[in-house]
Amino acid sequence: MPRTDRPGLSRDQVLAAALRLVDRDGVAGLTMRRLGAELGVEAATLYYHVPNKADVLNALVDRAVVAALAAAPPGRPADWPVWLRELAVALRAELLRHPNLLPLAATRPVVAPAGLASVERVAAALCAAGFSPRRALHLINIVATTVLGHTLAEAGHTPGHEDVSPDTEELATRIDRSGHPVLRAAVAAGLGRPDDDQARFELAMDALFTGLVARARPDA
Amino acid sequence: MPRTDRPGLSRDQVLAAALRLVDRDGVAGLTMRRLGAELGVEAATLYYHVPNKADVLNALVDRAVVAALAAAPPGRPADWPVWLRELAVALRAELLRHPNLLPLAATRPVVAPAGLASVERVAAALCAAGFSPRRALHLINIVATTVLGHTLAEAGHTPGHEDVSPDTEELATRIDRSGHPVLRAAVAAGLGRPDDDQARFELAMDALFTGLVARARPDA
DNA sequence: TTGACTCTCTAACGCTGTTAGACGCAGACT
DNA sequence: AGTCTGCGTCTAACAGCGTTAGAGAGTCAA
Repeated sequence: MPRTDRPGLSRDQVLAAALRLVDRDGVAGLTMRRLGAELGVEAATLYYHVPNKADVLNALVDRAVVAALAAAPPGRPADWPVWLRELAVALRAELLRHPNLLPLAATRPVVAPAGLASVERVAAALCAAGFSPRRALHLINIVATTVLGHTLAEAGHTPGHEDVSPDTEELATRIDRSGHPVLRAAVAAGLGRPDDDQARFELAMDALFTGLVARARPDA
Repeated sequence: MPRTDRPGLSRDQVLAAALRLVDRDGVAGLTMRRLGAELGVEAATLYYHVPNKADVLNALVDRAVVAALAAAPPGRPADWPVWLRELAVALRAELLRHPNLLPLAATRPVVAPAGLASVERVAAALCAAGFSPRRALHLINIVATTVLGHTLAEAGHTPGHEDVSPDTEELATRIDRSGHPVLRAAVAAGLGRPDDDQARFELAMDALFTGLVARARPDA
């Protein structure tokens, strides 16, 4: 059963299909056999275009991180806080475009090798603002880690997260019955509602950047 | 071949063995068959004491989170920042005791059901300091998420993380060759060295709490 | 026509989580 | 003493996983 209609698969097609599968069914739904089926091909065939599954996952994360950092505004050294914060917001937005990929991204080194150039660019801008290279990278790492942590937490209680993590509503009712007055009051006040994640993220960013600016003054 | 020597397994023994296995071999090393072997029992036997593997993992995370929050100091309402920060430090220390468990903890809802009581306790203390319940839980979530994010990043590049994430040293030399001057300077200045994670975490906490305090003043 | 190269296939290996059903042992009841 | 009940464990098996080996089409060049 030859495939005369297609000129042959490519690594990019495999990765694209893999991302499609992850977006649709989650990381657990990505299987070499399913990935093959998605491309009209047997599972073993994939190994001609890709060394193994781990490489596929790594590549997906790599691409996502690069895309996220590429979305960064150019960045003038003056007023680095507003610019760095814009980067954080862009990073969050980009990461949330593929929520199912987040658990993967979080358990790998924060900066994928392919993203080094992007990091260098951001770091250089911070250095131009007066930070030492080490300090600049600390800042980048802090912001990236914080964004990743919050994004991960947000995506954790969105649909399709395979395991039976109780959805927000069920958790809310359970809290309601559990006789914890403060928790109950917080839920009644809107905790856990859809826009609550956004609000909390912004609060965290406000605090983080307020603190960063305050601490940057004395010792640059 | 009866087991006259042991009065029968218990769920707790299974969980303890599971944690032992995860600490030793990572999450990927935890297999029902291996878990059985660790207890001198066949894999199928485990299903008499435990519903399935997912439940084991959930229970492990639950316990870790509870232990971490239990390590929190009692917390007097006055000077909540130092106290909340102590909690953050304790949380980090506790989470780092089982680094291999972190990827699991990070992809689950931040607060495990069993830990609700602990959360309530912390939240109540914050409310006594003048925060609204919702605000108090936002604060807790922010601190917990930030700590988890940073801890996860730290544990990400510690040994035994199964996949081939380049270790720090190899990454450093790769950076050195890659012609990115700022990155190179940062590595030369000590970025990535063992105590660098700790330094970055403390910097992040300093900034976060400075900002939280500053923002708490106006609107409590 | 022959040869090499590219791409895909079938078949299989050892591993995984999980279920069904049988077996032996303990204690309680008759 | 005999019988029954239930607990704890076993063996055997299922479908699915990632991965490899080797065969076999198809295309292009000499």
